[in-house]
Order: sequence, then structure tokens, then C-alpha cells
Amino acid sequence: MTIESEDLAAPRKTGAALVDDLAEQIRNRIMTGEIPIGAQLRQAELASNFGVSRTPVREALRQLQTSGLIEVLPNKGAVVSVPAPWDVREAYEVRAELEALAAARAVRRITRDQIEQLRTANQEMYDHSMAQGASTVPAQHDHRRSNDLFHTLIASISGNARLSKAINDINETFPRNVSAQLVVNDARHRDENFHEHERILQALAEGDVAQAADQMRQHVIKAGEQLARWYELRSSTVFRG
Amino acid sequence: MTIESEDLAAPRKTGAALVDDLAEQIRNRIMTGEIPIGAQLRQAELASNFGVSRTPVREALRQLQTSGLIEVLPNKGAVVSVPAPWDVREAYEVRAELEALAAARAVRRITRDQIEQLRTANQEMYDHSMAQGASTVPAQHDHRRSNDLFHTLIASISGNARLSKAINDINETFPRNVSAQLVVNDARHRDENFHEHERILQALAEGDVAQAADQMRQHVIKAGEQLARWYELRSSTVFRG
DNA sequence: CCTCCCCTCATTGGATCCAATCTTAGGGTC
DNA sequence: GACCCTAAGATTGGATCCAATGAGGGGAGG
Repeated sequence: MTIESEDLAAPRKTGAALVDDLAEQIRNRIMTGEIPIGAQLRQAELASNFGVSRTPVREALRQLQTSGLIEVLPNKGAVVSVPAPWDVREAYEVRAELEALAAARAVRRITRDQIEQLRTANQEMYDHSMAQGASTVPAQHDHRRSNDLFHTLIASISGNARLSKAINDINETFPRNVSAQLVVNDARHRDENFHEHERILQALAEGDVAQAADQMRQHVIKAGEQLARWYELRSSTVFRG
Repeated sequence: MTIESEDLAAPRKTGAALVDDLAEQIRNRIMTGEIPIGAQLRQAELASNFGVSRTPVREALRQLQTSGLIEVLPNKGAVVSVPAPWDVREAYEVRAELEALAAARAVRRITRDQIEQLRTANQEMYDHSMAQGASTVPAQHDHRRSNDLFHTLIASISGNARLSKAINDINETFPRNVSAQLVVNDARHRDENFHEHERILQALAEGDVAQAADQMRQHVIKAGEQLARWYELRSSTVFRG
């Protein structure tokens, strides 16, 4: 309808939440690895990329800065944060505690239907990692989505929006192309992940609060450990100027 | 109506982290209640107030927006968030879990000196609330600082920077003039607060992980409950256009 | 050949400009 | 008097402008 000149990704011209929109899109590009870790974020480049001026881009970058995804060096511009392994471990210890709380709260609130939804999500995740070509990019994407769904579902069932947000905030600090590959790449990890989810599910179904929290905590800690190790070995995904 | 006094508060013209500085100062004004809950934040007013143009102010507001302290309504400007009581309860349940984790971790790392520091902070807090004129503004300020010190000390002893930050982020969502008054205003609350701190301290000293976590969790939940109740009754501290 | 310095260009950062939207006051109508 | 419509003022939001800082490159001196 309206003539969109240079914007490849649709930057909703609602005239309203444009800045939030930009932030979201830049965040996505980082999370998917399209913009690699350590890369410089040039205001002018992003601006022309989205077909806007630098002003809203700068505001979007400020948002990403406070959410911790990028770092802004005065007079030198923004770079995508490169999480140190110990930072990952610290963050995931926090996330583990939060998700454990979510699981514990979920026990009292979960319905049979929701248990089924979780089972489905977990099964889908497993299937995606078993299907042929599980190492292709779209398959990894599907796998990640199912895995995310499992966790976000439990968070939302917990009935505490703030808790969901806190968990999400931590997640969005670490680009996903990295974290997703962990599980898919390795058959053992993929299997373990599935079974850990099953154990959590069982605890939820049985109404065992302590067990649900414990299993979730261990599960997240383990995932964090894998992610941290990945960051230790990484080099291919880091942008080197 | 607006008396434009230029930069009353020193806006470090380091030319560098000016935006972060502005955000910090605006945050302070909100936290102290100088800018009340629900108040409109006019870009032009803030700009002339700090002696800068609107551009850095806008970026600072974006930071405060993502940290949740203010809300930005498209084309209508920024407003200091008015936390709903249930939001306070949710946030404090999260905070309770985080501080419980911090206390648990602190048990293994705390030194005798640090235990003494905590004891001192707690005693100071008590003294400030006992001194004559405890209801004066500066006394409340001192009381709050001692109380904060107690909590931030434990968080820092936990040795997990991310955890400290997560706790701090939650704290900075709810203006303090409000939360501080809770304890000081009521002799019973003041006493309970002191004794709860003592119990936490004892658990830390005895090396009782479970007890430290439990006591801290209960303590924070209780504080959250008081804060939530305050928000339910509030009306004096809310700005009404 | 290496090092240091200076010049130039790229980029950021604050200020300013102008369009778009919202708010509000005034006047007209029922 | 209540309601709506319109027009002017206020405010936000994106674009543009220019100063300031930083990075890179070439030349002079060692």
C-alpha cells in the first residue's frame, strides 16, 4: 500500500512505538546471530537499514543498553556484549532459582490441559531434534522454539508476571543461536534435555512442589553450564574487528 | 509556573556518559519522591532543568522506561509508573527468592568482619529509628540507608554480581520514600524489622544455610506485604493531574 | 625499517528544526 | 446548561545540523 523504500524488515510505521519496534528488531538480529557477538553497531548503518534517521535508532540502542544486550562506549559507539563464561554461570544460577520458583508455584495452579500442552511441547522438541536434518538452521530454530515454549509455559502458569519477565530478561541477555545449538549438536545433550523436562513434568503432574523446584533448578543450572562452556570454546561466532 | 533554574544538580559535562548521568539523576528524583508517582515527565522541563537539550533527556527516559520506572505513552509523553499493589507483591516474591539465594550463598563466604559490618548496619538502623525526631526526613533517610546497606552487603557477599543487580533492579522499580516510611512510621514494624535482621544474622553466623534463606525470604515477603499495603492506602504521594 | 606526529575522514553526541499529534479553550448549536 | 466542533497552543517525535572525539594513514625524523 504505502510506499516503503528502504526498510527490509517492516518497521511498523504506527508512528507510535517505533523506537520499541526498532529495539525489538535489533534485538532479534542479535539474538539470532545475524549480528554477531562483539560486533559494532553503527547508528548510520542501522538507520538506513530500517529506513529511519539516527534519532530513533539511538533511543533504541539506549534500551538495549539498559537491558544489557549491548554496551555503549562513550564516543566509540555500541557493541554487542560478549558475555564472559562466569557471567553466564552467574546469570543462570539466578535464572535457575527463578525458574525453580516458577515451577513450584505452577504445581498449585497447573491444569490437566496445561500438563498436556507441556508434554506436547517437549515431545515436539524431541521430534525436531530427531528428524533428519536436525542440524539445519530451520530445524534448530524449531527446536529452540519448542524448548522455549516449555519454559515460558511454566513461567506463565506460575501466575506471576513479574517472575516471567525476570526470567525472560535473563534469557534475552544471551544470544540464542549459541544456546540453541548446544542441545541439538550433541545427541546426548538432546536426550538429557528431553528427560529432564520429563522429570519436571512428572513432578508437576504429581503435585510434588519440592521435586518440581529441584528438578527445574538442576535442569537450568546444567543448561547454563553447557552454555558457559560453549562461550569458553566459542570463537566462530565472535566478531573480530 | 515553571521556574527554570539551570542545572541545579551537577550534570557532569564529561561529554561522555551524560545520558547515563541524566538517567541516574532523574531516577533519584523519582526514588526520593521529589518527582511523585504518576507525575508527567516533560522533556523540555527536564532539559532546561539540567541545562541540556531534549536529545539526551529523551535517551535517558528510554533507559528509565526499559528499567520499568516510567511508562512512555506514544505521543503523550512519559509518566512515573504507579505500581499496583499486586505488582508489588509479585515483584517482592521474586525479590524474596533472590535475596534468599543471596543469603544462602553468603553463608559459605561470609567472614567474621563482614558479620560485624552487618551487625553494625543493623544496629545503626535501629538507632536511627529510636533517636528523637525519627520521623524527620533526614532521619528516615539515614534509616533507609542503613537498611539498604544490610541487604546490599549480603547481596555483595554472595559473590554473584548478577544476583546483586537483579535484586537492585527490582528495588529501583518502587520509589523509596514510600517504602522507607513503612518501617519508621510504625514502632512495631521497626522492631520487627530489626529482629528479623538479627535472625538472618544469626543464621549467617551459625552457618545454617536453610535457615538463612528461609529467614531472609520471610523477611522480604513481609516487607513486600507492607509496601503493597502502603500502596493500597496511598493517595497522598500520588500526583493527580 | 620503525616510530611518532599530524592531518583527514568517519562516527558519535548534543542542539536545533519542523511535522504530527494531543490538549485545551472558545464558540456555536440543540 | 450540556455537548460538539474547531482552532490555537503545547508537546512529542523524527530529521537534520554541527561540534567534538576517535580511528586510520601518510610523511618526517630517528
